[in-house]
Amino acid sequence: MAQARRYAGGVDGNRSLERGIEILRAFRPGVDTLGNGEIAERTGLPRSTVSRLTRTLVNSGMLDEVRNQRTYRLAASVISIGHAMRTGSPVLNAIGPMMRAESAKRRLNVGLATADRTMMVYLESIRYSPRAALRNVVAGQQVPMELTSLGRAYLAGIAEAEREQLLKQFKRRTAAATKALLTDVRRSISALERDGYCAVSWQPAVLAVATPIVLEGLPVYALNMSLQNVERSDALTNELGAYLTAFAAKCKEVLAGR
Amino acid sequence: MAQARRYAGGVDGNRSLERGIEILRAFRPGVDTLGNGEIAERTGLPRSTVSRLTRTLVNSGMLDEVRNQRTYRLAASVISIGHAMRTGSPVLNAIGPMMRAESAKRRLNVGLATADRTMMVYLESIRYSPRAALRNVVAGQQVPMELTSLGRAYLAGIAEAEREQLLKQFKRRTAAATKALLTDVRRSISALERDGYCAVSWQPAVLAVATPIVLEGLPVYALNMSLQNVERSDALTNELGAYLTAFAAKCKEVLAGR
DNA sequence: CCGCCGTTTCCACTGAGTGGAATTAGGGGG
DNA sequence: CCCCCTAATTCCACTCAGTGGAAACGGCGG
Repeated sequence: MAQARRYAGGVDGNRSLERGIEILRAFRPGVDTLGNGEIAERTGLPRSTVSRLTRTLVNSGMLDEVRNQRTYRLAASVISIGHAMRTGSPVLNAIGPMMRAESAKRRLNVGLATADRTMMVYLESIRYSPRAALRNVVAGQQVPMELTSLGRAYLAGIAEAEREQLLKQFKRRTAAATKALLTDVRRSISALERDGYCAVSWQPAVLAVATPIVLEGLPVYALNMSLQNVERSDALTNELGAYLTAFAAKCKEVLAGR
Repeated sequence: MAQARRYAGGVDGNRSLERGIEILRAFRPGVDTLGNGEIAERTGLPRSTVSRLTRTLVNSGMLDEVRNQRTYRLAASVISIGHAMRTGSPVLNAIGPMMRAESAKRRLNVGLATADRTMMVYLESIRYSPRAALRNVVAGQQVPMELTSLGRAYLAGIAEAEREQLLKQFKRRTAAATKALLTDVRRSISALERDGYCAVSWQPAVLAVATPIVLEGLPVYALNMSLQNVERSDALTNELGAYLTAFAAKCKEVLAGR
């Protein structure tokens, strides 16, 4: 009768698969193990269903069950799939080395990110440190879209309709300060249209600027540069912005010749 | 009638979810995009089923569809889940910093891995380089279990039954040289029992030693140390093995006090 | 403009999946 | 040491979500 049709007011899709993915998603950064009860609570799924789906995920190698028999954790498979994503990404392959070089040359942090729902996810984050040995690369880390230069650059790069969709979700998330926040987001988008980059100091004493990378047939990416332990000034912001736009232009050139 | 029962001679599980995961797995490292046809071929699933499941994976944010409309690639979500796995891992959290320190102190590569089916997956791989700026950390990379010191250390750490299961799969994979390979694997396992580590030169001019880390309630891990561009000698192997066993002991001590 | 090949949609069928209820297992306290 | 309490798992009848072969579609090359 129902041909894999809308089951809960959504578009076509496979319910069990969607639910299984939602279970994987319930393991947020910092979470070690989750029991079926906690998963059921977080996802809103019936406990028996969760029990069956977690079993399946264990069989498929996506979850490890803790010998205690009562909880699960993400298995190593998920990082190998993540690795496949990174090595398959033509954008990261093309500009990753350039980012590393730029970070060393300019002595600042360089990052590349894209969106996962309402968060920005780093494909690569090169943290510059004077103690070069500590130079660190983190992939997969999430930062909120609406509060970061990365996120605002992304918003500026996507289609109008999609952007409005996301702005609505931010409203739902941040009950207070909504109006001020949205105004600020729109200001950043104007800045991007005007200057080609936007600047946000999300974390204290960190100055970050970002710009979108829009390519046919690929998701919108955002490229950022940042400096830690600095005092924010217009001169510094402008300088950083100039570095970023120049670097982004070089990246786009390379990417165009794919 | 069938209560989520064995559908293809397997144990209980959810078929659609299993298939969806299999589709994600079809994206191996280095693969950029896959079309539904290619996925159907790789997974052996009917094309219409693949079409529906890929749609679901797009809706769930695990796949991005290429604007060409004909292919998919892994979405950024997979690395954010991968990141969650790494930050949630108590073992990596505990000994990751120790590994970095050890790599710097001994001037060699240090890695931590565990199994994904018949491959070993690095949770962390710290590559030492005299040019410290190039020090690189890769997570998620896979190496074959049967050919590496990491894999053999893992095999030595797991239960007998599980090991025999895996050895059977190696036979299936490597048609030729099977007997010699299995003998070699068993020799490594003996070495582990005797010396606490095993040495394998899988790649030319790389000497690697590894040892298992077995903890209650956690998967078996393997810790390795390696040196590039060296000539293999017993003296060097012994030295490396001594460093490794000492370091592993320190790690186990820390991990015991969790 | 017209085939051609791969992808998506359609559709009738049915067994895979569901979730509330019953059962089992664990672990904490008396 | 055993019993209770809590949480996970299994059971089961029901039914609709999922299936896959076939038909329709659509983009691309000629």
